[in-house]
Amino acid sequence: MSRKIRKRISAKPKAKARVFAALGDKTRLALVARVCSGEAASISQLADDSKLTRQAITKHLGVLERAGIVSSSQSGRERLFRFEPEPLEELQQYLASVSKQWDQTSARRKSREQH
Amino acid sequence: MSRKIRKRISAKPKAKARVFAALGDKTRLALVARVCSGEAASISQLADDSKLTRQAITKHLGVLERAGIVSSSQSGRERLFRFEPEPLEELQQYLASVSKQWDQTSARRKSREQH
DNA sequence: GAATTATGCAACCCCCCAGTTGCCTAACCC
DNA sequence: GGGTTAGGCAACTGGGGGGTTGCATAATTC
Repeated sequence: MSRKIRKRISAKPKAKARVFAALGDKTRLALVARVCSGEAASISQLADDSKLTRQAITKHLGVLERAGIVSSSQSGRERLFRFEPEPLEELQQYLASVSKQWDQTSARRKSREQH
Repeated sequence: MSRKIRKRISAKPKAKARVFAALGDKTRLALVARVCSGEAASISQLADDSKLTRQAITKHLGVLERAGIVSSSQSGRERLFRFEPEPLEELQQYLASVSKQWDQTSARRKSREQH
């Protein structure tokens, strides 16, 4: 990984939109916070922290898993979910590129205004 | 702003979810990319770049505006939309705090494993 | 092996979202 | 002022998201 790859703002828009959408729910934000700060957790454990039913939590976990934010593995009769950092790192880079673009744009505008 | 405020992962979950949700659509991602890299643009200008109708774009801009990602002002008969950087900066900080939390968690786990 | 626990699957409800079409108003241009 | 352009408002549709309940099944436990 010696060469720095310039990430374009428009790269993989569908995948990014999927990850953003997965984070666009307060229940799922809470699940992410839980699973990124502890051991892998089972569905029942995660449901116990919430007022929602186990099935609702299962669906939310499915959304997070399809976005790649968590992954799951079977352990006996339990299904353990763990955090996967890559997708959120990509979002972070994307947001950084947007900010950078904006900085350049507004700097250009200002210098033109005081022409 | 001399004191550094530690942003908790659980701060303002509803507002964050709203901003994430606003970004969870490829059309809106395209609008953000457009509006963060140029002058303020009118609805018709933004709709011309898209295959969707003007009304669809208007609705998407409404979602972005309610999330604070863009703001609008009237100029004659046009309504001009411009990028607002703060919400995305907050998301960036949030994602950074999640990554940091995860790093600490996994470091703790590793050191315990090789006990 | 009988009770308990963890989960999956399916059907159902409600509501919001994305997108469209149709129509109406206001501003601009000559 | 008449045509054109920018936009708002409302109604409608299709589909998917969030949530629930009910039931079936596999693994655990004693």
